[in-house]
Amino acid sequence: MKRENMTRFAILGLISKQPMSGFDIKKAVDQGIGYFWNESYGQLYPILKTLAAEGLVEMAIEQTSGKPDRHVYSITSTGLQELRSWLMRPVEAQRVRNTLLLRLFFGDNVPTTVSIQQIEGVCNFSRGLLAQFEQLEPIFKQRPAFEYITLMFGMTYHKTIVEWGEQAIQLLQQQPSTKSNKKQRSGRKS
Amino acid sequence: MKRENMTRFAILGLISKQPMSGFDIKKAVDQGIGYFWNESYGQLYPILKTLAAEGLVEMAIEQTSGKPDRHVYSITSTGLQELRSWLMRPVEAQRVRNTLLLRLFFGDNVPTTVSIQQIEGVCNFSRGLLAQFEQLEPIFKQRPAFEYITLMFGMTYHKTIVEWGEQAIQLLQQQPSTKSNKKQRSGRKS
DNA sequence: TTATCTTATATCTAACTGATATATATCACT
DNA sequence: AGTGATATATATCAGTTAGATATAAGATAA
Repeated sequence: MKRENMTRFAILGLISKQPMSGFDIKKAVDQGIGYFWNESYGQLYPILKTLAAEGLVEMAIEQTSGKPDRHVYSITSTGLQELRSWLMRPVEAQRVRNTLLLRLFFGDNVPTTVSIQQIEGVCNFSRGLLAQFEQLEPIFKQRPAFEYITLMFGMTYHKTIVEWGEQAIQLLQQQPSTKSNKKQRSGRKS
Repeated sequence: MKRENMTRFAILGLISKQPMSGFDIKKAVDQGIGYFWNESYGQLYPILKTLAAEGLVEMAIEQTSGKPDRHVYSITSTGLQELRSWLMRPVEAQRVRNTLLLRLFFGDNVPTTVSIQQIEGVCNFSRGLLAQFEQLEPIFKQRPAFEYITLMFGMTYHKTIVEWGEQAIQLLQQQPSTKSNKKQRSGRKS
């Protein structure tokens, strides 16, 4: 099972909606689907070229005044086929790396208050996102269900984080003090 | 903001619990914290050497019969300091890449049934994990709260996915037929 | 006037994944 | 006894990805 280049499909999908330049794509990712996807220029520009060489996208140069020319890419029928074929392939296993959970798992090396603050920080971040999502919801509700359900996911996900966080903090506070609970008197190399 | 090598801290954290070889660490990750973390040999072995060179871990060779010698690493006091300092640093922004949501977002390029099946697939995966977690729960409940709350997270998270998935499928089924709903009559290059 | 932000393409390094190489031991099945 | 699959164990390679930086000009703000 070769590791697949996902940027290809993100690009194909986005320009299937409308022709875009690399810069546009970056913006569309950050501002449109940033809550479940990310892309970097370091991937976008080289892969746009590859896709063009493979005939999956077509490039047209748009002159600008002063600024670098815009390379506007649009999807070809081969590209659309490639996109459809990926859309139908089973979802690939996603590798997770949650740095909050990793920290919590090693939490007995620091005072409990540290772990609690870390949870609070992440919960507050989620609360902020939730507020944004709630504002976006009426707009998304009028869009195709395909897009609305992705926002739904974001909302449910971050709601869950907040609820879990509150529970987790309670549990940690009830916890009997651990070895490094008060002041973390070091030198526990026995 | 330099991109940080997280493998370092995963290693330090794990061997802070007990000395381990690279192979042991890989097992501990896969079998112990695989629901929120992953590591590959391609990172582990080189970084263990780096950490040893930096004096954050110590290596002892354990002879075996036939099989390659075990390189067993344990954490030093400098290493423990480094781990603690990381545990106290604010949680870094996590980059998400959800290939299910990406597919759904582009779902109008394929029949709705495809999107529904994709959601079902992921939900079933989560259901399987949930069943495993429920078996693990009594064991984790007796462990330090630090570890238990990470399992709690996994359970809440996958429960949420299943609930969201069921809602999302309902919404897609109610949906008026889209351009490529029935048989996907191609050639929409207009 | 200076600073920073936005537009726009491009590239580099470090981080990371998945696959593969090497070599032995063990267990199940035929 | 022989075959194949799996487990132990270290190691490295090629491809993927993120984040930073380079370049350059116009727009906006301090």
